[in-house]
Amino acid sequence: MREVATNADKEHASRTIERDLRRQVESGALAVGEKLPSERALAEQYGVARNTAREAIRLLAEQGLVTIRHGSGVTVRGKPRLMRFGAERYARTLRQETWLSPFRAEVGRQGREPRVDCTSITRIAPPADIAERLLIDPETETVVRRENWYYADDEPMQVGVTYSPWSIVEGTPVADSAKMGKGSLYARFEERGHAITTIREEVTARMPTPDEAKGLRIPDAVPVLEVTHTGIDQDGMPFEVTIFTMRADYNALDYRMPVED
Amino acid sequence: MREVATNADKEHASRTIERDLRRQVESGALAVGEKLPSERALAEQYGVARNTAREAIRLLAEQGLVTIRHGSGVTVRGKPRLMRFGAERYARTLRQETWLSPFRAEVGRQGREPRVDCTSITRIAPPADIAERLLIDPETETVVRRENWYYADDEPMQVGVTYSPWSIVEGTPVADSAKMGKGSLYARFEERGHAITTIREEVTARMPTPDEAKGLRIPDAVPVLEVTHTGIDQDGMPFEVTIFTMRADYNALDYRMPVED
DNA sequence: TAGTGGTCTAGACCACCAT
DNA sequence: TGGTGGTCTAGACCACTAT
Repeated sequence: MREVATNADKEHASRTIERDLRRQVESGALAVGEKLPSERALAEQYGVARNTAREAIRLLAEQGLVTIRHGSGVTVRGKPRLMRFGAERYARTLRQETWLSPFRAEVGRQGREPRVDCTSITRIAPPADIAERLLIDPETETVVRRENWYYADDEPMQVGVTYSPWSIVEGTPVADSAKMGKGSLYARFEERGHAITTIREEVTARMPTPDEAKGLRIPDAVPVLEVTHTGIDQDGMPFEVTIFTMRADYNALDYRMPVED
Repeated sequence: MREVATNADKEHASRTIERDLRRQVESGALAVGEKLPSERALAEQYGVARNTAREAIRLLAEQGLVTIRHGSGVTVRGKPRLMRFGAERYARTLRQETWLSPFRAEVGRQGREPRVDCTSITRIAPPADIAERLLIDPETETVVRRENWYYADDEPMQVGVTYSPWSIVEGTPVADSAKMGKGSLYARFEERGHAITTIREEVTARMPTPDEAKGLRIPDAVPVLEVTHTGIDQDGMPFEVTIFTMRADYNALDYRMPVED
């Protein structure tokens, strides 16, 4: 009857399997955490080669619907709990406590155990983009680089890399101690005459590098949010830049700001 | 000599090919826009099956390094130009002009031609998350939904879906006209007694849905930024919510705000 | 050790693109 | 039309996980 054989007639076997599985997930027939049939079982069930069943599962993983674990199977991925971070992170009322409070508070609110590790403190020549934001000369000035890792229940959530001019942090715990003491980072800056008054946050997103995916244990199909935060003092001078890299499925940003004329 | 055979000895062939190609891209031996050898050529060159060469290319595409075009080959992907958007989008000085100015200005700055299409205006019951942000009862109140598509040189950049209570926009061009007139959207709201004074922006990122990938022509390995924007008036009342979805490789957000105590 | 996913082979045919 | 990527087969062996 048909003059032209259309693609609608012959759907690819891998797409058929993908669609069937997706429907089972969406209908709840396959609950979150439940195991999908093995590649070999699917291949036999649909009468296809194992690679074809495998392709169907790869497509689902690419869309973030399932988690593949080598040696133990494929399970339905659940929607994660979201942590929200806004500008109140830097408010003076929180500055009295540890500067990590917003993270700890948010994690604690979810009944999980927060942890922050300072993994390295080094003195280096500033990368060009950092020097630009700190308004310093990368040829003549150096910065201190602090790397912090943020965990919830030992699951890595974020990495924060802070850069600050050596001329500002020299002799303070910022420059050489993993422990910041009471009042923490922004209190130390304030003691040196830099009270955080304005923040600038530049936000973008991308897929994680292979190293980030490994370090943050990021599953397939999950991008990272990259936030470049600049702390600016009462005189309009930037005194620290922190680049946060965080799993986009676990984190969201929530800003509230006045509209200027 | 070795007691235990380690994996270091036998790297997977697909990873070897992937690494070789990546190095050629990073060193510039394969320039942006240049074609990679075909799958068949790589297979012969490395003495492997075509599927193995294919897997290497799939890995590169997954990381966003190359673009695959069915029937015409695989080319090195270039880094795109970034557009930056901040809160000045809503400033009164811009409100005198069209509300699309920041987009048009940013695109124009890059020597490209901006275009905005309003593709649909409907009156609906508000989705739960929208009703929540507008502080309205989803059972009894309705909203107007406006969908806008933003282009640069006919390339789709963003989608913005605006929701506003019917009680506010009834009888205005917001409710039934693709053309907004002079001063545009926020001027219309101001005429109805709602001057935009505060904005709230909630930001997250995710991989695009298949529909979004098609509509926004998003290549593999590129996530989307999702910005939920709420406009709040002089009395602290929210009067519109817009959900922007944008390619993360083309767009960045740039916020500057005071730190409150 | 049994069962799972990870990689690979050596073919085959189809769909798309440029010439 | 020739060359490209897209899908598929029917096997094989390796690496990982759980028991």
